[in-house]
Amino acid sequence: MDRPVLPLVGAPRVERADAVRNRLHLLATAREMLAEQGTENLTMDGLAERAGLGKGTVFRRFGTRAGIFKALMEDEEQAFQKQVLSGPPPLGPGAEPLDRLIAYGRARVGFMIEHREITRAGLDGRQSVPTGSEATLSRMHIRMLLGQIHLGAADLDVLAVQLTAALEGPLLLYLSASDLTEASLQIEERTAQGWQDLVQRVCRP
Amino acid sequence: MDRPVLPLVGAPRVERADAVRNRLHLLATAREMLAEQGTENLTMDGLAERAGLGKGTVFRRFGTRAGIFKALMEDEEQAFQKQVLSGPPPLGPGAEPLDRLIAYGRARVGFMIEHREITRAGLDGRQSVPTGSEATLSRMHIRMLLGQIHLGAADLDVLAVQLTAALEGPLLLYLSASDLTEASLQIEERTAQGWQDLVQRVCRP
DNA sequence: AGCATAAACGGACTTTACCCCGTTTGCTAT
DNA sequence: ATAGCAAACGGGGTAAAGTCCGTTTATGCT
Repeated sequence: MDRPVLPLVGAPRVERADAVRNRLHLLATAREMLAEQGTENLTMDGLAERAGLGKGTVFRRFGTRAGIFKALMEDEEQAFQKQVLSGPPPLGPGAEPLDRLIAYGRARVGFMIEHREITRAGLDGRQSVPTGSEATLSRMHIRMLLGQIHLGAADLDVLAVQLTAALEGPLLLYLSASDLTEASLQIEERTAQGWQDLVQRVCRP
Repeated sequence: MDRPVLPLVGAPRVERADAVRNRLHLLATAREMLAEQGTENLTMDGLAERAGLGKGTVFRRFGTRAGIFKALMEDEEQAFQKQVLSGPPPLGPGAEPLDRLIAYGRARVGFMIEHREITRAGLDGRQSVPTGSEATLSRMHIRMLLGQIHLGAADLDVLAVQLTAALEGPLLLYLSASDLTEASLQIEERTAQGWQDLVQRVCRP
């Protein structure tokens, strides 16, 4: 007989069981090491050794060092978004879109400050700048809320990108400048207030 | 006699002549190599060798690989700003602040697209995200124009940061996503238009 | 169960950014 | 001039990211 054995073409197929196990184990190990040593001192060799796996495996799973941090952040992102989508009214459904947008910005600022170190580490120096989702979920949420606010003819997709950048950009700037052990609260408040002002300006009739 | 010979304390003093010479020579050499091989293939050893200098010197001058690209961009930035500050009216002085702001955004988009590769390479992966001026000049210009527009009580400093991010963020996002050999013009136009819409929204009475 | 195959694994190897420190050189004050 | 010295230079050394490829393993099919 001939070989029509080709199962599928090009399709990536499902992730194998051992792959899943190793990925989760590596992420858990990475979290441990991060808590103990900070992002700066996490090396690929170190992670592999501590996890009891080969270095090749680490790279196969995450592609790049930054990939690990991106994966970690994706988890946090998802938790955050779930909280946003199903939280109590100022943030979650039930309030006016504009109020939700304002509340979202405030929450997002807190979130970013909380996870600033991993976020930073997830930025890829080499090649494409904000590869991956980066802030995709955030942008989509903002985009959704904009759709519910009555704005004149406007390119909502572009506006969503702009607002996302206006929300996250300043944070990244501040977060990198200082180590903010104390200025933190002030920056958080100022940024949140600035977001509110901006959104109200943009969305007023 | 005692030694009041201490000339100054902590002050960095002036840059020595050989240092200046080497810095300029390295920048020129880097430009050559960039034109021939692209940013990706510029290595510190390669640069040092071609410039006929030691590797240590390259690092002493620029601190880091990204530092070279930052230095190159600083040159371009300065040229750009000069052009903006003393150019013909829609961009330079003589027009309404709001119109200048819009024109500035358009010019800036073009500038960024033109220099996207070096800009990207200048982003430091390791440590502090947008270290250095990055977009400081841009922000200051926007800040200045905002000051000339009559806006109600508003935190102009924060607003300037937000608008700068809203202008540059989307570009970085798009520029990284595609290699834009063709979509370029479309993206350029859409971003510029988006900027105009945003600014008009923010600044209307 | 047994087989075929694509995917995953491991770890040696390569490349490159960045550090260190002994040596050299341009300034400045005598 | 020239002595003293801070700054600059050079290039070998180190560490860590990322690649390669031969070996092992999970999975779907018969």
